[in-house]
Amino acid sequence: MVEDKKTEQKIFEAALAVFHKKGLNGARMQEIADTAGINKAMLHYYYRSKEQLFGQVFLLSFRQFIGGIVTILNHEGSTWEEKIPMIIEHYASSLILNPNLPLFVINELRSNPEQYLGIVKENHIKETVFVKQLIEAIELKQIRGVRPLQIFITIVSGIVFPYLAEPLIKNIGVVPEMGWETFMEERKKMIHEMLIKYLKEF
Amino acid sequence: MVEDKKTEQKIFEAALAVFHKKGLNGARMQEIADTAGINKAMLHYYYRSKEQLFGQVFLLSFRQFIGGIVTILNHEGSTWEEKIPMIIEHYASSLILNPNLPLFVINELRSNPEQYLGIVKENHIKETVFVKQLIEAIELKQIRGVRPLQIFITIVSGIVFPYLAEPLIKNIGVVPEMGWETFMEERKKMIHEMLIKYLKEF
DNA sequence: TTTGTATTTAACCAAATGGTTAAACTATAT
DNA sequence: ATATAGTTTAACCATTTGGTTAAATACAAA
Repeated sequence: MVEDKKTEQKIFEAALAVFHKKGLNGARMQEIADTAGINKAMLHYYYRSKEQLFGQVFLLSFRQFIGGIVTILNHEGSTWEEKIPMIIEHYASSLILNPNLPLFVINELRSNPEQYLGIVKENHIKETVFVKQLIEAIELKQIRGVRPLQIFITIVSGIVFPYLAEPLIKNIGVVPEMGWETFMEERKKMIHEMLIKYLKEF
Repeated sequence: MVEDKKTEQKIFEAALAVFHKKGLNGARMQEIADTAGINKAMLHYYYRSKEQLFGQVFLLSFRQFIGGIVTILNHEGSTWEEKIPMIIEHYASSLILNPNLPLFVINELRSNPEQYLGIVKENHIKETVFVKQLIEAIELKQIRGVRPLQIFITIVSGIVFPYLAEPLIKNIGVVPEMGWETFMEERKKMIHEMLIKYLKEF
């Protein structure tokens, strides 16, 4: 068949899009089928049930959300200081590509904590190169003695949260003349400078 | 009747709890009724429909989420510098009381941006005392020239985001020996110090 | 007490939704 | 070509869910 392997994949991509946008509860099997351009029965043919389909989507989404960053955190050819803008840039760019991903992951993880706990625990951050580099720098009194997790969370918070709250910020803060892009560019710079200054000058 | 006014209120409180936890799509009218300890028909007697009930819940929730902070931002008897720990403390404590509120607001605002836009726009932050104080301090070269919105978002991000991502952080970062509370206490201090340092030393 | 009004309940309804099935269609190997 | 296995479709089904209704109950004013 010309489009043989495609049907299953079309379904998966459609499911990804719909689940990301509407969440598990908001998503309709019919909408996924329509988005994929196929009959609803195909969903159950390739993926047993809504739960199954969702499970696979979530797994991939989570790995995507967490996977890229671990690579950076374990990069050998860069100092901790060089990694900070890399992390910032990574999140900023992956959010532009996939703006719904973080909220999707956070939501479903929250409404079903225990179910996906195993998957989460596979990806702990403690033993990464980045963390080791920070600990060493702290021991050498090169930087302030802050828990590495705090540093990491500060970066992620500062970049990811504004995207989550975008509709709020746009209207409350009246991101004005300057557009959203400019606002986020400012932000990236600010977080970087602020964090470096805080770590190095103490 | 002894418990006269209470039925309507019991419904509302139950709706608040259930909607906060499960969102609009995940919430079931039956569950709200059960939580309130009344018959399902009462929901429609007092509040026409699910949409109506949800609308009222969202309105109150949003005002709660945004309202408290505006009071602080408009406080006259404090400097901008004194307001920063106040804002941090406000969010930290209101999150403990109501851990689901921010995610609830963010979610429903995202899936229905235009509908609640009006309500959002009522509460812009631009003309607050805090912002004016910051602008003045910038003009007097007392602090770095940063857009006040950036400062505000930095605070909110740093405190609120970790709560949203709590199930993630707890298992990825392995918030270890120290408990979550301690982690957040550390965080509050760090954000405060980091921000002040960044603003004043330039 | 009686009468009218607000409140509450149980039973019911229609639409939506996840899921199934049997038949039809396609392609490949023999 | 024919049998076989994989793929797709339309029609159908059972359950869930938001919503309705008519009768019953409590309550206050007359």
